Amino acid sequence: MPTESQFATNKPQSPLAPWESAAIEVFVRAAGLIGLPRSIGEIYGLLYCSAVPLAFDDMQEILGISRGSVSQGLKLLRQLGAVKLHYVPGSRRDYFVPELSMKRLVGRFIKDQFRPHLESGESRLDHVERLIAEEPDDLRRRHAMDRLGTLRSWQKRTEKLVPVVTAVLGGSGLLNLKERKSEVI
Amino acid sequence: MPTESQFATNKPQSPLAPWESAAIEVFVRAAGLIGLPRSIGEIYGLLYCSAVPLAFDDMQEILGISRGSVSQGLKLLRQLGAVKLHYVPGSRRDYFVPELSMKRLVGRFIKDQFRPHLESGESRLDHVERLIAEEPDDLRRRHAMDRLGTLRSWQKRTEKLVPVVTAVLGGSGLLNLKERKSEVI
DNA sequence: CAATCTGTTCAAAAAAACTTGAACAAACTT
DNA sequence: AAGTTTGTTCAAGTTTTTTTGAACAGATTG
Repeated sequence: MPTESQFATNKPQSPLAPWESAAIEVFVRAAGLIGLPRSIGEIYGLLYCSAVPLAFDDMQEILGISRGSVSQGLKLLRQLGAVKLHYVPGSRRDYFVPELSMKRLVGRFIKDQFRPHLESGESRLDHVERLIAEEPDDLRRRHAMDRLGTLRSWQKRTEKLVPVVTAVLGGSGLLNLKERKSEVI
Repeated sequence: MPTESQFATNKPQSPLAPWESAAIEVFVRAAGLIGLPRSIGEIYGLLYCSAVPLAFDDMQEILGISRGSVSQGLKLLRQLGAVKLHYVPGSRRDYFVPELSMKRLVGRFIKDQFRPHLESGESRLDHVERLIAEEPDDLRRRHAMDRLGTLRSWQKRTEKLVPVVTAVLGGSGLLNLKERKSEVI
């Protein structure tokens, strides 16, 4: 007798409904757009469509992908805060539900996947500056410094962007950009 | 006698200066971040660093990449408006200079690489809606419509983002977001 | 018009990214 | 404690993306 039969959540229909396939396709594309693999889009998409929490095996079976992909996909999605564990009494398995707040999704994504690049970029530019300082030729050095300056301004603007994006994507309709005393009007 | 010797621009040093290598590395990473291949980052980075316009062969030789890569890379960079042709009298070759305005770079990139996805996303959601309409079960259909609604709100916010991004990255320091009567305060 | 110079194209090679599944580990059950 | 259930890891396999370079096309020159 299956361990959990008495407490199990309603089983999801094994074959995907047409609208679900179509919606998952949307997520797969969106994932690609932000540099995430298809399997991740599929997993999140499936959870997004489901009316009930899904277990590891459900996803593996419904999507027809390997256990390895599901495991790694869920791992990343959890790191990103895009899916959350959902405790089901009487079952030993992990059930998952999607994070539905765009604010949290985007905020976390920026923090984990974008900010690090910005920061490493900053130290890279410092490194470039040190190398430029060693250029003996005066004209060349000036030119290099000039370009570095432009690059720094690009970096600065991009940093300014972060709170604005979180504000716009964060919901609330009219947004008041309190974050980080940005001089946005 | 070489065709162009009398008019030739100053030849760039064949080996890259250390700061140039470092700066190009920055562009290569940035390219990866927005889903463009290394060679494109290298080409744009090289032009960005150079004090003079560079010809096809210069880039091929300095970067040590194939003629095919240079050709395709420049093709895309031109499409994106990230490099511009620079006419050099007396030479039959194409010389290139980088676009240095972040506003133009970003604007063009969004228009060419991002907007199309947003638009196709919209029609995909319409498609999902038509499929949902065919779901006979009432509860299921409600749930599906609910999720679709959330997805639509995400889409809407993302669209609102576009003008804001162009404004922030567009320069100008303090920005007044005139574009598209967005209700941003 | 034959030879040369420039740059493009595209099929094949190389590299990178993703997925798979078998072996493993941890936590229960009996 | 032997056997299950559940999930992770990672080397090997697959697919996708990127790069290469040889063949080609167009323009210019002698």
